[in-house]
Amino acid sequence: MLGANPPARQDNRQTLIDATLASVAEIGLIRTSVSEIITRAGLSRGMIHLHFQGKDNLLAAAAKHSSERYYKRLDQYLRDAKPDPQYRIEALIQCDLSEDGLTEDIVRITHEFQAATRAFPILAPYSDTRDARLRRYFEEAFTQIIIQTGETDPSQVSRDITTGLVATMEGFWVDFLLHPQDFDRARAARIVFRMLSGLLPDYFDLNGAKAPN
Amino acid sequence: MLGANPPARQDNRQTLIDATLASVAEIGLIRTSVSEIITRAGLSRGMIHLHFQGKDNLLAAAAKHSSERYYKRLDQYLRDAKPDPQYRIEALIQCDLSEDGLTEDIVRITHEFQAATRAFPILAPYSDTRDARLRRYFEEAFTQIIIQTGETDPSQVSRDITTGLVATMEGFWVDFLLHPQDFDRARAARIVFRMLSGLLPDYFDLNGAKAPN
DNA sequence: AACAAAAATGGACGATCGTCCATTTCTGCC
DNA sequence: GGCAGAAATGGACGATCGTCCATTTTTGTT
Repeated sequence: MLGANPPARQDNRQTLIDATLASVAEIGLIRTSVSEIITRAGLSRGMIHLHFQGKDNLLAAAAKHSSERYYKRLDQYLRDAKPDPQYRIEALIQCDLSEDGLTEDIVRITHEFQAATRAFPILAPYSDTRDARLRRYFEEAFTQIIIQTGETDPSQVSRDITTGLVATMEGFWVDFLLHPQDFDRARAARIVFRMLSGLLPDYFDLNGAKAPN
Repeated sequence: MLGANPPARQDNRQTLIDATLASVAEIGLIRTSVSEIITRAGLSRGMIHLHFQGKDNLLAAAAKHSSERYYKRLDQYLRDAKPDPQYRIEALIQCDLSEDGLTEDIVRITHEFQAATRAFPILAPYSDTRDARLRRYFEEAFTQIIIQTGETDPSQVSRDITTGLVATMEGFWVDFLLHPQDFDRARAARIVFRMLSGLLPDYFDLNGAKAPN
């Protein structure tokens, strides 16, 4: 029986986090009360205080968990991508628009926490770094490409393209949030690649990344 | 003294709306309680019930007012723009990134209401139509341009470009929301026009719209 | 089987929520 | 100046909020 107990503690901790995220996704952060969370978790009132010393810490843990889940998926897509920078960029875009990466629950949770940063400053780090990491991955890949084109100021150009692309992806998330049933993932990807092919026609076409020559 | 009283009623109504928006911008919708609103408005508790029959209706009125203020500015920019479609597009972009169109308060309020739609369904129409009108303006202008280029399917292309552009603008708002001090309006505009010039080089360059030829 | 420590329970607590209404104050007209 | 009606007040109300802790239950060791 050795080691059978410690994970039980972790189980309830995670159960609370899952219940919190489910509640935020379904009824919003405003209506996500302690009573709501413990009802969904099927646990008793005191568990939140025992594991998190209060509601704020639980919300922070939930935001952190959601953020880490996002990163994990991003890194998985990058590992599966071909090494050329345009394929890595394509992988990031596809990940951010995929059936498992962009779901109603995920986009709702993300935006709830983003908006709640003002009321719960403890949440700031987890709504702030999401695009920071995505941005870094994009910028590294674009810099590799821009250097090849012999641009005079590759740093500025790659930073600009990255900022624009991240903004566009962020906007598609908002689009999906407001009209999930009307959203067309393939069309969104096509639009992004149309933009990229206009900027870097040697590396992208309307279908995605082009083979390096 | 004729007519001096009727506006007083409207004054207090508007005072409540203004106080609500100020509270939402400063401390977020979650912390915007009835007590908070009436304290900011300097009015008594019962006024909300008298003018709006409840908190929900007041929030809806505040969201509506914020939405209408946005439209008003958009239409003003359009009236001041040259008639050619590329100039109208430039005007919409400049409006959405201007010092008076994109402020910390405005972007916070917009996103608070957007996120709260789940908890307060009564707010949906006002967070939903914002990009609908912007989208329509963009699409009308792009359609005019695309038709001139002799594209085989001008409707689809202009819809795609519109969707991408609206997403990018939306993303810049989120960017500004999260990093208002780091945000560079001129750079954001340059990035947008870089994208557009890649797609429609005859109508846009890095500085904005190009003169028709 | 007994014991100590950890985990889990669920009710009590004061604070605050939004709603509602009896009362007071203000306003325009006769 | 007095009256009718609208506007405004602010306290009372029950519900619900998040926190906390005395108690019970479970677990691992002897």
